[in-house]
Amino acid sequence: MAIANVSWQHFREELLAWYRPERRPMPWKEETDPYRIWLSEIILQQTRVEQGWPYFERFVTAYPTVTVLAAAEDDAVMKLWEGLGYYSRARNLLKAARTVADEHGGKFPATYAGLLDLPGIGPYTAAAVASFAFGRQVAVLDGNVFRILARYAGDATPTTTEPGRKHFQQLAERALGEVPAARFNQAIMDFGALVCTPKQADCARCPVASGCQALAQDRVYDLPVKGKKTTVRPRYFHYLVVSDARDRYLLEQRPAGDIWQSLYQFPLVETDSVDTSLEQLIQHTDWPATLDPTRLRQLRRSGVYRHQLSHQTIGAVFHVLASHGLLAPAAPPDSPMVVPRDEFDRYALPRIITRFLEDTTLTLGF
DNA sequence: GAGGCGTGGTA
DNA sequence: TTACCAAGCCT
Repeated sequence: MAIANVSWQHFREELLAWYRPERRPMPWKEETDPYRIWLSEIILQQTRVEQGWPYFERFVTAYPTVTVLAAAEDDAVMKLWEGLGYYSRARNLLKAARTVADEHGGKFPATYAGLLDLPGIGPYTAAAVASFAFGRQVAVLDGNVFRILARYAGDATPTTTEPGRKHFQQLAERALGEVPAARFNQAIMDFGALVCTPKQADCARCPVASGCQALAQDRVYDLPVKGKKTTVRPRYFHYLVVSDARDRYLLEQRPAGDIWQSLYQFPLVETDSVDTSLEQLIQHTDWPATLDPTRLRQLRRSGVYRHQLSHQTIGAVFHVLASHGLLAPAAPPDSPMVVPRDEFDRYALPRIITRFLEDTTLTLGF
């Protein structure tokens, strides 16, 4: 539990004195347009600033307003999101934009509760947009804030449970007090990224070190306390890179209920081994019904591409096959589409496939 | 409430 | 190589 003698007034005053907005300049800082703030916050969910920044620039260029975004094609938005991960964010981004355009007259809700109702907006994002865009007096609670508050207060309450989350939300509101929430929220997240970092925290230059319980008790790296980590499941993907004489390839869209939902891929046979032979793949239930093995010639079998997700490890092998005669288009989504190589850039692909394509661009095509 | 959901950087 | 983790949300 929180220690009674923790001074939140000292904390907030020193934090704001430390903070200078130019310390980490970002295109969405000092911004008041709710659309841009919302867009940046969705992009930055579980994502480093450096990784999300170019995506933010691309999105505001392609879709300068929420109304323009609402009118976009699903596949175009997914393509722009390609490589950023957590693709449900892109799907919810479009859903929320359409809700704002269709049901709110193109204006974002100006309250925490109203924002929370939009798909893809949870407690953190609702607090961020409410404070940054609308000046609401609410404290954000993200990974930085958990870590900073737990350390400053010497608080070992687990952050991963619902009671723990509510406990730290209360601490955050107490820390915020009556100072301007937008500035406080920006400051505490910059502070977590630059000073009170997970590893190698810069306690020597910390403006609130004198009041930090974790530092006093030498428990900086014991806090915050988190729950048990998720187990990683191994999976083996065998992609069928089938092309015909016109350099057209089979592509299919991934279904709901699995990773990379609504992204595209080569026809996939999933097995329990990385060593599965082409003969075994042909016998597998995943083998595409419309693909006649007798009309295929094996050109190449790639090495193993390994891809680490937060909860799965993918080992992928690309089986490069040539079709005698032209591939026949059939009706998606039941059967794969036939797509010319130079039209791949219309479709969002998982990173493991773009990596393969980067390796083989010059050797494919014949 | 626990687990699913990406990708890249770092130690 | 492995493990952690980064401006979380949804089911």
